[in-house]
Amino acid sequence: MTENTQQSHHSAPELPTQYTPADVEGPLYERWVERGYFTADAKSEKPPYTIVIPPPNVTGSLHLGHAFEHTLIDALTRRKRMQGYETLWQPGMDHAGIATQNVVERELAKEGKSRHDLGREAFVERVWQWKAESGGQIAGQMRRLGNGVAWDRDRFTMDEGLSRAVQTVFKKMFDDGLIYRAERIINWCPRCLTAISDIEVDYQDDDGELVSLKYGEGEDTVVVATTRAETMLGDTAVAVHPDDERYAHLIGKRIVLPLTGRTIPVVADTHVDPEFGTGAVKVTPAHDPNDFAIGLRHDLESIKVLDERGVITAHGPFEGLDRFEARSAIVAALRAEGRIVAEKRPYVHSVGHCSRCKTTLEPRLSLQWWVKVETLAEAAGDAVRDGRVNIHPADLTQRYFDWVDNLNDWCISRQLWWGHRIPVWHGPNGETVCVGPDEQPPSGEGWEQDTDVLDTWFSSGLWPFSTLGWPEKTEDLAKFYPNATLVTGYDLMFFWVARMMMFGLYAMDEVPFRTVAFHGMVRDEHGKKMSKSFGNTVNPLDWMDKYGSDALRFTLARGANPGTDVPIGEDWVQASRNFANKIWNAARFAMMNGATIEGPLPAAEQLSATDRWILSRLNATVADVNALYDDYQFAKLADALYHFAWDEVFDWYVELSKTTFMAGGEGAKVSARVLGEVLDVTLRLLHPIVPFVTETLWTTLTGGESLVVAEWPADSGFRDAAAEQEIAVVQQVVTEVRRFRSDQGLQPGQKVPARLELAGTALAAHEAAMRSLLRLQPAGEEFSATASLPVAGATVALDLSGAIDVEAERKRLTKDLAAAEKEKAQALGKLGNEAFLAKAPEKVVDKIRGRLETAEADLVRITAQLAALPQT
RNA sequence: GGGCGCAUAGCUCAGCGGUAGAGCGCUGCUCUUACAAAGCAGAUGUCGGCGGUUCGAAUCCGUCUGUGCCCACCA
Repeated sequence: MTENTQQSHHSAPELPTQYTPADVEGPLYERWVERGYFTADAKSEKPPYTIVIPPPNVTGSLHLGHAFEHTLIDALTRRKRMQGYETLWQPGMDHAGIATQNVVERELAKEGKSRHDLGREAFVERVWQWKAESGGQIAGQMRRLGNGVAWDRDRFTMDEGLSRAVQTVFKKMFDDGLIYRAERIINWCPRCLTAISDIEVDYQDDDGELVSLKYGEGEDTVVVATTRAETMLGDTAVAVHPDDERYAHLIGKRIVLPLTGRTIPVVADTHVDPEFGTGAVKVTPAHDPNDFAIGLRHDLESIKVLDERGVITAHGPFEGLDRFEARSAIVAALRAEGRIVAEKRPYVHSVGHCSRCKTTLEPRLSLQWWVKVETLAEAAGDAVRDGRVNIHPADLTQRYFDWVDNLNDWCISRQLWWGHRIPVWHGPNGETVCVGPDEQPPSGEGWEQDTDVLDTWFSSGLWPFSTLGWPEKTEDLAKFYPNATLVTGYDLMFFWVARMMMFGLYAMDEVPFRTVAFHGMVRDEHGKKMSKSFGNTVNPLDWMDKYGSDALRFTLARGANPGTDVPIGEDWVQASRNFANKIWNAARFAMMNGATIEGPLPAAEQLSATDRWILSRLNATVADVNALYDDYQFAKLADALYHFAWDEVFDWYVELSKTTFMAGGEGAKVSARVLGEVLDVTLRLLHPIVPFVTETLWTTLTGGESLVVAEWPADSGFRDAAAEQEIAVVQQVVTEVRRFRSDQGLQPGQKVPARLELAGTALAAHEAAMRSLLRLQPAGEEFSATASLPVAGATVALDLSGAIDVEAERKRLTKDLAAAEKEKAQALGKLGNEAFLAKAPEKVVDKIRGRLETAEADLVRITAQLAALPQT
């Protein structure tokens, strides 16, 4: 961009007629970073404002959802920075354990290798390489978007410092008895070969087959149904309801389990629903969570029949079969023995899948590490209940409570290689030692570190304080914790938000943030979920290249209604690009006419009604936008700015001021100052959403250093209802005459002789502007009015020097007349209704009276216009 | 099975008790001295159905239908 900032407000700057984002965005961003605008200083006297980035996974590049989230956070932090806060937009990325490991494993697979070919150490090295690459891409995308993050504070969940935080918390929780190791049924992914937590399970309705099996011999038989026949090899009981008379005679007996040569007991357990199926349930404690619970209650044996890959381990003819092969093989074998009493029937049921690879999960008995959540979850719930943390929008609060109030212990160990290794050493005689960050692990023969790594959300849960240097007592921590706001998607409420709440309250004894502002998911233009399999995903870079970052940002902000999903289509980005271009050209025009911010704003008495009107509207807009920002109403504030800028400033104020500017002199100088003011403030207001175009124009207009560090506008309190009313009338007259011209088929540029009767009205001052807008020439000697348009106390008489289309006009007016009459009748009806008058608030009654007045005025106007029509 | 939400103009959505709104799209006329990525004018909705509350309901209540999401130990 041009560097003519010093003299720019004295001479019209040379700006091209079209805004080309690519020319300005990159260099501007680098300049902002170089000048250190985005850094945050713990020693600052300013009040802090902190938002941490929801750390993107280093699994590739950012998608539109990230761009959306970043736009919102950037807008919030840019505004706060302008408001004088010591603002920290903490950047960083997440190692994303299982997700990243899977991505790199897929890369390896392309080379025909598995992670086992490399071994743990080499594999992890390989993931670090991938991290460097992915992280670079992500940072590049963030720069393109214009994110004002403190790059000097960039963090990664597996940095030394953050790893230290992980180890510290683990040790503390271990010592407090909040972390323990236990063998339980967990969700096991036979492809990823790891346990996953309950919330990493995606349930889908799958088509299964229900088979009914007969267990036992002779009179002691019972029929059970199952969709997972292969697990019968591990059955160690049949359970029935204690009150179920059908099976009373069997309770306590042992019956024959087919194919195995074993006998199993029939136990009574209230978990069984006698109404469901046969009322008898096969019990496989090693491969089903409910059965495991039954097993505990009845002291049943747990027999594992599937290995970690889902392959049958039980001895016998089925050994080595995959679980799905085994399923049909076992059904076939049972059929051969006459054990199938009801043929397979289709059965749709909910089946858990790995949220990372979609593989059908296998519930599996396994020794894992757990977090005891009870006290942590209670504290996390209380912090919201007592208002220390606000959830926005509020209707998501219930969902949060439902979760934290009904939480099961959290399985935190993963049988992966990429992640924070569990800081526990196992000794040769079964000893277990948890090692803190400053302690030496036990050495000697037989001591080994636990091979598991932690759930990736363990480290993400520490993010609001681990990024600030915890466990050291840093100045950053003192200044920037708790964070002000957390901006994230509602899909992360359980994975991340609730965990941050638990960890923050536990480790810091303080909430992690004051407000959680949930956003929705970005969808395509038809509201469909974006996914690679639908082929409707968008790389934000493509749209930024085509339309500019500002256009993408504005589109995303404009769609951001709290907590609700955001559909976005390329057409909409185009429309935002058009808006940016409109701002560009309006500013160009303003500067060509000498718009300036130099000198004091003239006092109200020196201003025209037009100037007072726009300043009144400007300040009202400042107030509106501020209120909307404080309520995270991005869509509404973007819309308010769009309409204020485009409709009011560009389409009306600029147009109404053109004659003033052309006339020159003192009036032009005053208007140039007002226009400069309006532009200045409007650009400031728009800057957090569209930082690039506003920065370019604002520095040119004002010669100021940068909008990034400029002051956020305050409502001066200036309002002028009279001027607003006056301009409303001007708009009404202009619109009515334009309508007439258009209906009469006059070309927009065609000049028409006209006589304006404005005497005695405030409109007289606007005659020149109205004539210019309406292409009305002075009435000459042989002026002969062919149409007379009375509007709001004024009359515009036009000489079309020829016949007008009387019928078209009569038709139009007749229609308008009918509408006005209807309006009048409605208003009269209301005002004649005693119940209404008695019960309606005065405000509403006044409104109806106003409506009646308008309708009556319209009737007078339209009747006069009809009367003025030439006879045919 | 439980819970939450949504059904408003062709599309995507605001409005949530007092005359139906926006963006895009559509129609017509214009390169009118910033912008055709523009300007001006215009058309389009018994606000899902049915009941109820109210002086008044797109807005509150009930119910039905359709649709989406979250949670759950569906053998």
